[in-house]
Amino acid sequence: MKVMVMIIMNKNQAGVSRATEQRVQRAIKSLGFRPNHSAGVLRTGMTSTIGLLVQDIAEPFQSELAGAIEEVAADRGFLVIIVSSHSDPNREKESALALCSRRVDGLVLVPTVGSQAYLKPEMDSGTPIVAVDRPAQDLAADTVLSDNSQGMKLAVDHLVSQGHTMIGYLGDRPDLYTSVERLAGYKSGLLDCGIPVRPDLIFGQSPAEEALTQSLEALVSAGATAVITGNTWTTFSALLLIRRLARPLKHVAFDDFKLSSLLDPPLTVIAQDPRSMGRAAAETLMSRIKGDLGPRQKIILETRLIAR
Amino acid sequence: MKVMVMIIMNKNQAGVSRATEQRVQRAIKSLGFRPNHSAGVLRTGMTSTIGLLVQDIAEPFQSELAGAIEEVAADRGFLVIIVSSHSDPNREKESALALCSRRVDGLVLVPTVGSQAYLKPEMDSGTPIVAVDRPAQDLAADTVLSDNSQGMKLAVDHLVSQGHTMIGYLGDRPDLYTSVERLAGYKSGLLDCGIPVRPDLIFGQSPAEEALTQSLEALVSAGATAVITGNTWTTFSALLLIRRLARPLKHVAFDDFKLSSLLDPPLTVIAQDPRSMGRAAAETLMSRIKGDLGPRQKIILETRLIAR
DNA sequence: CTGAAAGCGCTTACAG
DNA sequence: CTGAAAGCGCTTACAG
Repeated sequence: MKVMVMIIMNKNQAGVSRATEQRVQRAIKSLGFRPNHSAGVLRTGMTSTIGLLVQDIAEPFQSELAGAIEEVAADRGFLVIIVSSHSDPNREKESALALCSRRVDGLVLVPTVGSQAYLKPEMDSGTPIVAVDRPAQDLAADTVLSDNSQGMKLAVDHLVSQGHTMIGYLGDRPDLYTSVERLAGYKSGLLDCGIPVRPDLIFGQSPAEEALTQSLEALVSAGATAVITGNTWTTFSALLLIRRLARPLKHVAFDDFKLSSLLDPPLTVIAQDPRSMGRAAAETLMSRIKGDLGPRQKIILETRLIAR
Repeated sequence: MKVMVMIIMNKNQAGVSRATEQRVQRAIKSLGFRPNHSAGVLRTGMTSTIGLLVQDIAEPFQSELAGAIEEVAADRGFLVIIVSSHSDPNREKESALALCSRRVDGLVLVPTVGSQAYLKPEMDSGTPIVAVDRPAQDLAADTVLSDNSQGMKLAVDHLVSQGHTMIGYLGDRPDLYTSVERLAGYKSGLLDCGIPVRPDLIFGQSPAEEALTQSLEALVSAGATAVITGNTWTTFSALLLIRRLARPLKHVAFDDFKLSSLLDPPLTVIAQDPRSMGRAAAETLMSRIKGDLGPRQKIILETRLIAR
């Protein structure tokens, strides 16, 4: 039976009569026969599957990234195994190696803070790897990033053009790549405008509510008239806190989000484009899978300011 | 080499000296050897992989669902292949069969409007399938649903208790399962309160902006003092439109979303719990994979009203 | 208990 | 051109 099926499926030309072919096709359908993909994998080495290792698939930025990657993959006949590292380097490593054991044809990952050196053997043996949102550490992977620093400069310029000079910054944990870049953009944005950088206006921490409350109060009493929040969670918490302030504080947020346009007072944001990032990452990966051996690529996508 | 590795990895007891074992372990590491999962699949028939077929992984509700499913799967050592059907029955079918060809140990799907009868052979041959958010058509799959109708009754009760009797309803396409359930809840909620159902206050359509504008105007001129929006996209569009109305319109929305608490005026919502739905679906699937042959299950999760 | 050999289901190189 | 046979890399049933 299975041999016949294979014959029919592979060469739909002569040799077998039309009637027989139809009979077999019907048998395939009624018996629910599906070729065993794993057997083909064993023979050909190709899985038509890629791995995607994100921080957390439940978060909007990451899921939009994943949606774009899946779309490109689907267009090319690939499926995507998605795993969340929850920002834990050990889980990242375990999951990445599980994906490699499944012989994915390529891997897109949002690296955690740890080193990705453990993936070197995989790359050397021909599995292409693309890092997205942050660069990989100790691994010569292709990379797709947002221009975090340029975005933060836009935010600073925008506020300065509105007359602000005391601009606070509420960033994320300072050990994250994006934090470093955004803080650098903030500082150079100020310096470019001839405004001194004041350390008492800069805070970098995980977006926990209590710490944030303190930081915001410190900003205000240091005389800040505006604040930039450096990531979505901080933005959400800050939105609540800012409303309760006696004096209004102009707020610009890094990262757009659904409904940002509906807030009152309106919120100006720096928007990354997760769909474009995902598409770029997936397309880079796909061309590597097809055999592109060109030099390592670093794709940096501009961010834009949406003034409100 | 590989044989030795297998020997070491499978039985880490006697027979091989500690020194040799360490040498081999080091060799594994330096050569980057990873057992080929597909070969094992071919032999054992188990992939330790499940399939997840959602409408669109980029949408918040679906990605939270996916996050919970992935978490349960990861706990049990399973990976998840995620595919988006984009509400297209043909893509659903193609993707589902691609997953079956990869011999996933089980499948969770958010069914599209089409029939899922094509999956019967898979179920019969032992692949468990769980439908989530909507029931599968023509397929005896386990099912995990929100109690849409109960949620809509909560919304109606809430508005009636505030004195509203002219309550409009802006639903989604009427052919969706959730639309049918929510509309039924709206109607029976009104009837339970002794309020007649007025067809001129009921609209069901895809959440396209222009159509919605007309519907909302029609509601208002029919005398509605409150409106319930039946899905997130309609809610977002309606939020903008309602602000522009001359007379205030009390608004209750089906489905919670990030930042709903920050809106002005505040928005009362009926909240589903996608994480719990995902967890229930994944746990049901996992127990089926483990061999649970009990009767078909239908799990219905309550929704709750968050008054603001 | 140990170790060689069979076999999972495909694909493809090869003999006829 | 056709068709039987080898082989991908594991796991496990089986012989020694």
